[in-house]
Amino acid sequence: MHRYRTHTCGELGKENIDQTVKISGWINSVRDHGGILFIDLRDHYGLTQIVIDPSQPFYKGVEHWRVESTVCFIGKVVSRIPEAVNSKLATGEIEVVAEEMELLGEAAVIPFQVAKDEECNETLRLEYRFLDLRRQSLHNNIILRSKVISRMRELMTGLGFMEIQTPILTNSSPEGARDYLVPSRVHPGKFYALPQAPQQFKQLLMTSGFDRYFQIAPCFRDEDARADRSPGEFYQLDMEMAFATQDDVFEVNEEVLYKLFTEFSDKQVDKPPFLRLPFLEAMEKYGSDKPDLRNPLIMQDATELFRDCDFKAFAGVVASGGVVKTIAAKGCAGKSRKFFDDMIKFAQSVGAKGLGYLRWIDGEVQSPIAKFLSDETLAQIKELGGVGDGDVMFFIADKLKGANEIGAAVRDELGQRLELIDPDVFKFCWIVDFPMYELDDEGKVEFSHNPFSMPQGGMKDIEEKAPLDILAFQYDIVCNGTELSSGAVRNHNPELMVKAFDIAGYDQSVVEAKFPALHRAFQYGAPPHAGIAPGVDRIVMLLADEPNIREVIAFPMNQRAQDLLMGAPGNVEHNQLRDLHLKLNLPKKAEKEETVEAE
RNA sequence: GGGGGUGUAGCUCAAUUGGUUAGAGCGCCAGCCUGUCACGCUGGAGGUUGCGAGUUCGAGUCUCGUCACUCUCGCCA
Repeated sequence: MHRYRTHTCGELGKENIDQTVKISGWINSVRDHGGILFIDLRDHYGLTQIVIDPSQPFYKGVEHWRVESTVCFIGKVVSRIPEAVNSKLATGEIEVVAEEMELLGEAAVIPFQVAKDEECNETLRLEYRFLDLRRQSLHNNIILRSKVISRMRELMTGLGFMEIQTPILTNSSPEGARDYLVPSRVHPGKFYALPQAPQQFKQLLMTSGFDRYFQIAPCFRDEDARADRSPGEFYQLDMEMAFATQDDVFEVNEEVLYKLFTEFSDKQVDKPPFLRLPFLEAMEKYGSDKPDLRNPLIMQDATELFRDCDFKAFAGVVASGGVVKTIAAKGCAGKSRKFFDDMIKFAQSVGAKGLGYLRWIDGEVQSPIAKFLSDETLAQIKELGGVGDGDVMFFIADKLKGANEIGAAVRDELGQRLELIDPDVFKFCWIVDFPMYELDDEGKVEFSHNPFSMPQGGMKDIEEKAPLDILAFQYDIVCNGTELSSGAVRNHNPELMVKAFDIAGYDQSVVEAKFPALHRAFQYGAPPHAGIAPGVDRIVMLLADEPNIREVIAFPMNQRAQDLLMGAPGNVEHNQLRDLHLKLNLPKKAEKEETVEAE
């Protein structure tokens, strides 16, 4: 007989009756009737009921049948009497009558309940993550994550992709987020950086003749957390394809994502090909480059209708170069005064000066602003929105950028409040045709996304078009308003690369200095190539229907990028610093803490 | 770095307008209980209301500061 078990806690059934078995697990719950004791024994696979008769010598030997202790039982599998069958349990037709017992690991009093589904302070959960991970919902999320990643590998390998590891200790990249740095002992004053993504390595693999690369790649970025962004590190299904076009990348990803989402969720999934939405159209209609297409509301431009109207607040915005955006919402004219007041408050909370609206009720327009608008204008507005009796149109007046941002937020809020968002579907779309360049706050031309993207018109466009009019073969994949990834057809032509950087104000020496590997590699016959890297954590988050990314990561850091279980980041010994040729220069506040800890 | 929210027993929460000794469920401890399955019943312990100041006859409640967590803006090629 095995040292710990002949069966798991999830597999015994009627067919095992009369067998003597050995099972080990955690005490999930104890029901002590004085004359008889029931224990639900739990492991990764399930629950099995153990019955202990008080005549057994170990019955009194155990002082506390404390939950979450690990125990091993030898006993006989017996059939439960019909009235005692538990249909909620896979093993509910049988129970194990204990004959021998061994305590494997006693549990102290636990800080929060494991067996019961009870909300709990997240700091405590992170400090006791090993307990939290025993709990069903988190445990299941990690199982799901494992299955999803395993399936990703199968699907990618099946499509002819090879998984290749790339370095974790690499060089700092000049673009993008702040890097995590690792000081070099051998080279005083020099640093490795953890990769923000294996971007340059995968492009080098393409120039090395590997046709299709993928990797479940760890990425490290020193940026602040969000609900859908874990600080420090995250994983991408990183991929790159040689001699490939944008359509080739779309085809692969549509197949992989469609299969993953249909296999691991019961929700209805968009069938490929997914909708392709040009960036400009997305901004016009949704005010966002990651629209939630479950929400049917769209924004329209009503700027011209307000240009010469008597409503000075709007006319003034238009006169100064701003826009008026409108969202038509069907059937909500009957909503309460509070609904509209709340919407105005909400709009103000996201930076709007106000939120105008027109309501059509019983053939009449009701609105604080209607009196400023002529009948003709009102008719034109009505036609623009395609609205009638019972409908409402909301209006946002601001500079274009502000109006889009506020409009996007109002659209989301209306979608939720009016319950327009179907929770049981996954809506995918590609955002395509991103501009290659944009203006930064100081009015300087800079790359709007990836500097390695291929401009759509090639050398001709780069030389002839105004920088802001140049589009890139740059794309995002969006699902239910979550950006899963950016990708691009890469610029594999070193001359074109130098030109593209030149427009953003970097001369050739900068390209050579900052991206020496790619610049050199592309001199020796680079294949045209393209790729993308969908976020693994976000995919699992959507599949698990979790609003928070930490619920799909086994050991996440908190918002301040601390691992509360391991105590990272932590102090190191002075000799470690000395080996690395480092001296600390701490801000005043941290210096105090350092002194206290040293004492 | 900025803004919002939260902070009361080990955990989840309650406590009227500022007013008696800050309560409940779960957990914990003791006892009872032979068919439960979130077992049940009886009793008990457990509190610097995050921390510090202020207003007041009186503060869990109001004000200011501070700390922590969280959501968010900045940031995320």
